[in-house]
Amino acid sequence: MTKKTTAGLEEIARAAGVSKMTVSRVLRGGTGFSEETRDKVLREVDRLRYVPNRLAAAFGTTGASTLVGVCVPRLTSRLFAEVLETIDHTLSRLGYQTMIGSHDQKPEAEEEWLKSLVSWRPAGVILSSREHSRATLELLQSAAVPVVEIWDLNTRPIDLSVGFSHGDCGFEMGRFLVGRGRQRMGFVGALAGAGTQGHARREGFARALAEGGLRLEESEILHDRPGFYAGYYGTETILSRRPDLDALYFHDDEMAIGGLAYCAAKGINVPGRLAIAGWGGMEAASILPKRLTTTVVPTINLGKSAAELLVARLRGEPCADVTLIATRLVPGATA
Amino acid sequence: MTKKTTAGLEEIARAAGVSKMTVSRVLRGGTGFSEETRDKVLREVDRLRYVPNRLAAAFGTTGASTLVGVCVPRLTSRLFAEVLETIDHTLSRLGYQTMIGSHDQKPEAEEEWLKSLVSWRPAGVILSSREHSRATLELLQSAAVPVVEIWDLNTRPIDLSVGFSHGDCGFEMGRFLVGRGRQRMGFVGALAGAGTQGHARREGFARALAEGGLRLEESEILHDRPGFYAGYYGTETILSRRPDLDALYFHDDEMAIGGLAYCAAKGINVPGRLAIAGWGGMEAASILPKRLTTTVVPTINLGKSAAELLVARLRGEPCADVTLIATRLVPGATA
DNA sequence: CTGAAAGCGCTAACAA
DNA sequence: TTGTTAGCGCTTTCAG
Repeated sequence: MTKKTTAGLEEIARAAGVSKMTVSRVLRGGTGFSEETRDKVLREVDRLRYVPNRLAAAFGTTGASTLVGVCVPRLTSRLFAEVLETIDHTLSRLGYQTMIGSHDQKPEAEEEWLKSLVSWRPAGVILSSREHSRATLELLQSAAVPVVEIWDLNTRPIDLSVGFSHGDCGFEMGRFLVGRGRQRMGFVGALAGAGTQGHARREGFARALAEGGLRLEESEILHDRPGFYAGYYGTETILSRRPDLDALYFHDDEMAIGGLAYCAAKGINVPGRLAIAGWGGMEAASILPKRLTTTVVPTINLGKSAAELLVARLRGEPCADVTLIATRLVPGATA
Repeated sequence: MTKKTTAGLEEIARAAGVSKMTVSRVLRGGTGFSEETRDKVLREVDRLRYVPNRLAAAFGTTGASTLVGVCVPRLTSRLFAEVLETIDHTLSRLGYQTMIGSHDQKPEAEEEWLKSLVSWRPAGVILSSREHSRATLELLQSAAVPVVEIWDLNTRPIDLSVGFSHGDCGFEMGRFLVGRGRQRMGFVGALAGAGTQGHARREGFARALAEGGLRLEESEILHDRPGFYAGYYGTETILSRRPDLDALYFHDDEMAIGGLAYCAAKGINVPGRLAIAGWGGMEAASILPKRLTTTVVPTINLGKSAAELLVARLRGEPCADVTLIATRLVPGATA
C-alpha cells in the first residue's frame, strides 16, 4: 500500500524525459535549462497536476522553510486582527505562509506556542508581547531565527522591532485634554487580556497632566477584559467615587463607547460636563452620535512593515532594527 | 558547514545508549520499552533540549501531518475571528496546528490559498465559504483530505458540515417583527466582503413577512463592506426613499448600530416610530443605550464542534456529516 | 522489549 | 545545459 497518491518530481521527470533535478530547477524558476526543456516540463507539470511537496522541500534543506509564526494576544482583538490579516496577506504575497498563535497575555502560553512552532523549523517569528519568558528567549536563541517584535516598540529588540510608544499615546492625549481646559481627570482601564499596554498609556497620560500642573485624580482598573461592558460599568464606578471628574481617558475605544453609553443612559452631557477620550481608532468611534476623540493606530502600516522587514531580513537585505510607526490623535466631539 | 544545529534523535539515542527507534517510541508515548529505558531517554531529551523536527516526521510518513488549514472570509470579521480563535485553541489542544487563510468572498482567493496549503500536505481543511470553484473541489478530491465546511450549513457537504441556516435566522426575525405588529419593513444590507450570507437572511425574512400577509417593502443593499458607516448611510438612504417604514432589519449588528446612531442623530424614536433589528450578537449590541434586538450566533460552540469533528474524522471515529448549531433570537429594546 | 535497514520527495554539491 | 549522488530526521517494517 505504499502507493504514491500524487505525482512527484520523479513522475514529471520521466514523462518529460529529463531528470528530477531539471524539473526542480524549472519549477523554482532558476536558470540552467533551455527554453525547450522548460516548456516540456511545464506541460507535464500541468498535465499531471503536480503539487509540490513543501514538507519535503523544507525538510531537505535544513533550515529554509517558508513558514512564519505569528503570535498575537488574541485573534478577536480588532486591532490585532487587522495587524494579523495584513501580515498574512503580505507574507503570502512574498511566498511565505503564516502559522498563528495567541497567548492571551500569558508568557507561558507564548512559550508553549513557540515550542510547538519551532518544531516546524520556521523561517521567522513575529511576536507581539512585550514580556517573554526566559525559556522563550532561549528557544528563540537556539532556533537562530529572525524575530520581529511588534506593537509596543522595543528600542532594544531581540532582533527587529516595529511599533509605537503607548506612553507617548497617553502623553499626547493628556496634553490635549489639559489644553482643552480639563481639570479633574480620571482613567478607566481593564487588566485582563488587554495586550495593549493600557498601563503605559495611563502613565504617559499622568505624566502629561503633571506637566500641566494637574494630577490624575482617579483610576478605575477593572479585573476584566476591555470591552463595552467594562467601559460602561467602569464609568459608573469611577463616577460614583468621584462625581466631580470632568474628563475620562479610557483604555480603548470600546470601553470609551461603553462610557458614552453610560453617559447617554444617565443624561450626563458629553463633552459639556464630562469629556471622553478613547484609544485605538475603531470605525464605530467616528460615527456614534458624537465622534469619539481618540488615537488612531495604523494597523495596516504596522503589519505590512513587520512582514516586509522580516522578509528583508530573511533575504539578507539590510533593514532597520527599530521602526517607529506613528499614531495620530484625532479630536472628535467628545472631548 | 553541514553542522547540525540542534540535537536529533540520533544524539539522544547515543547519549542514552539506545537506538533511535527506541527514542522515537518513547517520545511518541507508545509501547515497547521498559520504564528504565524511558526514564533514561527522557532525561537526555531534557538535558540536550531536544526539539523534535515535525517537518521530518510529517514528511517521513507521507500524508499524516498535523497541519490543519482554516480559511475564513476575513480575519477582521468579529464573528469569524471568534470561530477561528476557538478552532485554533481546540486544534492545538488536540495536537494539531493551524494554518490560516482568508478569501474575502472570492472563490479564486480560496482556490489559490488551498493550492498553497495542499503543498504542505495538511491533515485536514476547514472552509467557511459556501461556493467553491471547480478547481477547489478537484484539489480537495485529489488531496483526499477531510474537509469541514462551516458557517452556512451545507446539508449535502463535501465531507462534513457544521453551521446554521441563515435563511432561518431571517425567517425567525421576520416572524418576530410581524408578531410585534410591524407593518412596513425594510432591509439594509451590504454586498462586499460580507461572508455572512446576508441575502439568505433577507430572503428568509421576506418569506416570514409573506407568511404574515405582508411584504418586504424596500431593500437598500450597499456596495460596501458591512460596518457602522454602511449602516448609518444605508439607513439614511432607505428612509429617504420610504420615510414611512416602521421596521428595519439589518445585515448585521454593526450596521444596525450604525442605523441606531442615525436615528439618534435625527431624533427618530426607536422603537416607537422605527423598530431596529440586527444579526450576529456582538457585545456592544446588548449595552448600547437600548439593547439591540438581534440573533446571537454561538461562535464558540461552532468553532469547537468543527475542530472536534475534524479530529474525530482524522482518528477514524464515527461522526455526524451534518451538525446544526442553533442560533438564538434575543429580543432587546429596539424592536 | 529493542535494533537495523529502507525510504519519504526534495535540493545542494559536484560531475559531465 | 543537464545528470548523478548523497542525505535532510524521522517512521515504518521487519528481524532479533
